[in-house]
Amino acid sequence: MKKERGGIHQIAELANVSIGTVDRALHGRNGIRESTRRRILEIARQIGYTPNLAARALSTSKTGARIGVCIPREIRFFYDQLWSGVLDEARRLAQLGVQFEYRPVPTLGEDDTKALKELLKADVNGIIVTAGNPRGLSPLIDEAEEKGVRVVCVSTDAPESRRSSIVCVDPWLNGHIAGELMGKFLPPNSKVAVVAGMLTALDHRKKTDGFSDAFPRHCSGGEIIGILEAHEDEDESFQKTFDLLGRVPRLDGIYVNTVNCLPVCRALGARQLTGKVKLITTDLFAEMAPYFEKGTISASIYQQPYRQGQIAVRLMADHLTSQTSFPPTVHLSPGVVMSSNLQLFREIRFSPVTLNDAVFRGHVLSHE
Amino acid sequence: MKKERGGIHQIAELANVSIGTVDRALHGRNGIRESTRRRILEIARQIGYTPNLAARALSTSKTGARIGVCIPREIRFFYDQLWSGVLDEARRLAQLGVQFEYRPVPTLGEDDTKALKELLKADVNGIIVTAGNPRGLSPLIDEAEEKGVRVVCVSTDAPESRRSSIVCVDPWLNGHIAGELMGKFLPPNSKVAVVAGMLTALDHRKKTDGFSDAFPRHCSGGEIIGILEAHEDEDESFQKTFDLLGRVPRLDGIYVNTVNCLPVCRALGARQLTGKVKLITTDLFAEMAPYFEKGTISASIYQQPYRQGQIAVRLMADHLTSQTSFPPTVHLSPGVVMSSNLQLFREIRFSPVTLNDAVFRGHVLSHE
DNA sequence: TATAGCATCGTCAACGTACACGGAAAGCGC
DNA sequence: GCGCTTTCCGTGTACGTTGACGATGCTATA
Repeated sequence: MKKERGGIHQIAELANVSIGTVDRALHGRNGIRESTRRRILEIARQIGYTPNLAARALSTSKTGARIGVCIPREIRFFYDQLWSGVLDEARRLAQLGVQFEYRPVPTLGEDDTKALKELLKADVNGIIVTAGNPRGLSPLIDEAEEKGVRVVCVSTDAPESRRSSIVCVDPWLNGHIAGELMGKFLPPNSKVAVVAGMLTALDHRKKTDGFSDAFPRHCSGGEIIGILEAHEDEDESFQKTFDLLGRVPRLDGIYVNTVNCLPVCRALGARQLTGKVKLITTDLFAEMAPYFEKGTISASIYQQPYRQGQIAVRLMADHLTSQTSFPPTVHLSPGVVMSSNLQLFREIRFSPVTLNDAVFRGHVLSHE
Repeated sequence: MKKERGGIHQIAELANVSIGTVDRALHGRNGIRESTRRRILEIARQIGYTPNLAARALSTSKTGARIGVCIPREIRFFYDQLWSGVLDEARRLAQLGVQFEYRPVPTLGEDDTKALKELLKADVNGIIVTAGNPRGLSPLIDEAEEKGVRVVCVSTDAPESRRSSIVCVDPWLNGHIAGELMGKFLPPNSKVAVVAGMLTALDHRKKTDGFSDAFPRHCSGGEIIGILEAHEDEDESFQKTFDLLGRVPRLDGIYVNTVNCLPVCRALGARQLTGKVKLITTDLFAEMAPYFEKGTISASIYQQPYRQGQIAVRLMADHLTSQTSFPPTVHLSPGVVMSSNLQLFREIRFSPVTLNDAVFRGHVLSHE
């Protein structure tokens, strides 16, 4: 009486060959007759064979899949949460034999071509990257894909490249939601302004466009009376906002589409307009909390950095371990943060120090 | 020259014992002297030993972790998405040797004590359950936990029981966000009403309470002029809403607490009040889409069923495979659905049939 | 003193896959 | 016919962990 076995052994029995032959057939190695291969593949298909990942990881514990990661190192704003998502997921996969190769860059777009070249030399099977400067990166991405190294962009896209997938919150939609919210918060014929980072940055442009499209739809007679470009500079943001509030007597709302919203909050405070002017911001970090509670910030559009990192890693790992095909895009729905749900977000629950501690000890509780 | 080995073997060498003894020490089994155990644990700590999950899954692939699932079978409203999240995650874990035992119930709370008893007899190590009737379920849950079978509630809680964790959107917060949104949508001194399912259901009560707390905070002079109880009945919902709209000449907003919001939409249409009365609903399903586009529904509070299922399974699997401790609660932040982001949600992207197909073929793209 | 019983520890065979190695058969040139 | 290569396939071992089984030494009881 033979033992009941599963997997590759079962196929071997049914085909009257050895497991070695089955292995060759399944992995397209040579050293096997074409007719034999077809016969084995047919049997595998019939019994619905799926490889046991645990066994595979165990047997190739030195030569498993390798995933390269290239994400800005900047802490506090967005990217630390992105890292958390990546690292959390990486930790799980590490136990399955998936290896990770980290090449962080100092800030978005800084030296990322160099980092990507290093990753390619490090012989990775897949790359996860925030495409800071798409122009410089695209040829490298194409080169990687050419070699069979799949590339997934996260948070920031390189749309001209042949990357396998992109995980992000669509910036146009981001602005569009802000515009819809603003339109619904304000009565008809309201006047609003937009504070952008740099209008040369594609993301900021698209957010502004989305807002400009949505706001008039949801606020009849509503008008965008100005778009300020603050160049991510604290003083410039404050001064330009302060001046605007002086010039325009009856401004009803401001949409800040960069992470740099604190100077705007302070300008509103200085003009005694807290709560009078509806403020919608982008992203979330701990220092914003008091402004939610005071009513300075009405809502913020949250880009789910943790989940972006998580999903990017999952997509890549799924593909490398089970040949899953990539969806061309994964557009997450941004969250809407208000004072009610503020406390549920990772950025508020954990201080940066606690966060890193928690991540590396594996005790992260918040799934937001 | 001895072979270089990792993991449990390395500990065994360093401690001058066999791998069997190391195994006993690490897993708290008996048949080992206390001093030996401490010595081994100390060595394991020093070399930073982490068990190889792949090897563990492989070795216990016949008798590995078993997770029982008891969730309503009802399709379309919420639970099909919850199932998707559970099944997606289960499929990944199946490759790691984790087994699943499904005992769906027809509707929430129907025969769930029976299903739970079956699961306990089926010799599972963990149970994921929607606690429809907490009173009947609590003793069973306590009994399970007593036996070392961990129980995680999902979506609906059994707060009196000793379940290990609960994954849900806090119903009070759910209502609170609706209240904050409504307060911000409407001008001061507005009058609103609440349409609830059954006020006897704890969840609906809490949602109503949360709304009642938040709305006046964000709408000065705002007033809740009525709470309708519609008992999840279509005709009753329509008629009561229709009557209310006739009685109250200047109603500014309605918050629908239950998934059953279509009759309310129709009543607003019949009274020609589409868009005039701000409507905030709960949950999301395909038939709601046109009402977003027409402006009947201003926003809906989305409970993230897919993620609830996903997270519940992950929590349980993490605990069973790596001894991770349970967080007492996982409170997700509900999503805010408006016309801008409507198309990003699973419920709108996939028709029910397509959905099930996609799930079982492993081609689900949306991560919302 | 013999022996059963217990506490403590070692040994070994799985689990499913990957890969190196070796062997058989067939083809080739001399 | 001999030695060689090439094609095709079987065998064995390793990966790290688990659990069944066996071995050893010690103590208590007859």
